Amino acid sequence: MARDENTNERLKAERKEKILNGSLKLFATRGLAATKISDIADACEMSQGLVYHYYKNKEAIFNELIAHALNKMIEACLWLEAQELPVAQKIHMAVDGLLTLMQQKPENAYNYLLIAQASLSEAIPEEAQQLLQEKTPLPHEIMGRIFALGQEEGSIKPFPPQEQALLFWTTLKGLALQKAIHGATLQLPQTSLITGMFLKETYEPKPDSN
Amino acid sequence: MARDENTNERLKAERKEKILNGSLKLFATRGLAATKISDIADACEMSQGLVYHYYKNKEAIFNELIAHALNKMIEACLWLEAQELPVAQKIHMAVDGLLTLMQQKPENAYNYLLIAQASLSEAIPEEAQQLLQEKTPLPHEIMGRIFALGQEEGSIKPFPPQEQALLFWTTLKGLALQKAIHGATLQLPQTSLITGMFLKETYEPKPDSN
DNA sequence: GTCTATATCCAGATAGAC
DNA sequence: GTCTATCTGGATATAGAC
Repeated sequence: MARDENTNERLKAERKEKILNGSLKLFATRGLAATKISDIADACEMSQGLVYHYYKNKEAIFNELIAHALNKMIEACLWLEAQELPVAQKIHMAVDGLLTLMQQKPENAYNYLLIAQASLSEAIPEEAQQLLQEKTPLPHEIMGRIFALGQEEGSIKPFPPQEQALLFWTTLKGLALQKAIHGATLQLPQTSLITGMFLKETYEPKPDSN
Repeated sequence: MARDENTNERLKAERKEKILNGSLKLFATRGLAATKISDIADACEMSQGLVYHYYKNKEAIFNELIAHALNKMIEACLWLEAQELPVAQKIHMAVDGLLTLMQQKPENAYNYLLIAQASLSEAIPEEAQQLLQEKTPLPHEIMGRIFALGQEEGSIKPFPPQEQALLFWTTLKGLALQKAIHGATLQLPQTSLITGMFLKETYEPKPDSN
């Protein structure tokens, strides 16, 4: 009995997962209003009715995606902050990591694209709007703390850390958008061009010594 | 006779203008699909039917707005390029000018917001899509030329000019978005923080000497 | 030119068979 | 759980009076 229920639960979760995966790209590239449930059903290779079996409506799917994207972003920031490294190296890592991610798996940028879409549109569900308002500041604050620390260390330029954090995110998000839209065509800039906004001196990663 | 026709033409043009003005904000902040004709009619304080008297449909309005926004952007670039000034000063002027514009009249950022909305959504009319594809590269090329010139002059950092142009635009567009969304709340960064990406040394504007 | 009323269409959501 | 068929609502677009 209990086993069957567990299996069912798992299957249900997998289905929901499938719907989320299928709809992420659609919402991210077309927006909420322009994405039809029938599009989602097609993308997931299931019937329109079945989508409603798992989600109450279109907004519910959208909200869950937003929540997920925001959480991933915050997690990544916290992870970065927790690393025991000089700030210059952290910034380099963060920028380089994000650029590489965009380069290799543009679909990983869909989360950013989704957030961008959502935050620049007023036509989104109440719940998503609240989530955004509540959680967007966090990544900014965390990066602000990191920049402030870097100024104490002496490696970061002496601008207000909050401004630096703002610029950090707008720049990276902007690039993620460009990349997600133009795909392979777009040649992303090199890491040090971006880090040059923040670092007094270019951080030179040590060559691997093995 | 001819005078009446002229007057009519002018009135007609004014009406169309009114519709464009009213719908720009809506399209920019909500997107094409989420903007209803009735919203536009309300914003322009005219009836729904009258909107259709001047424009065939929603897409026609949208297309005209996109064309207009792109042209303004290109004009601004060409103007900048034509100035006879050291490149360092041009870059400073451009960034400073755009930041000031966003600060003082956020609604002037709607054009950028519209373009951003449009370019990150695949759900836009064929015509708008073509316009974007055709005309978006121009501002990038122009800024690329300016950066290349600056490298000859020795004031610009030796990164590939195209990468610099890309970064220039994504950063400024990104800020325009943030500003348009968060309005007065958002404190924009200072000019030199951004120009630091490009300039070898901070450009110090000469104090007015009158 | 401008409005109101209405036709048409299409997407969201539900019902019910399997 | 999954599908097909259907209902319903709302938005686009048109018709026609003034």
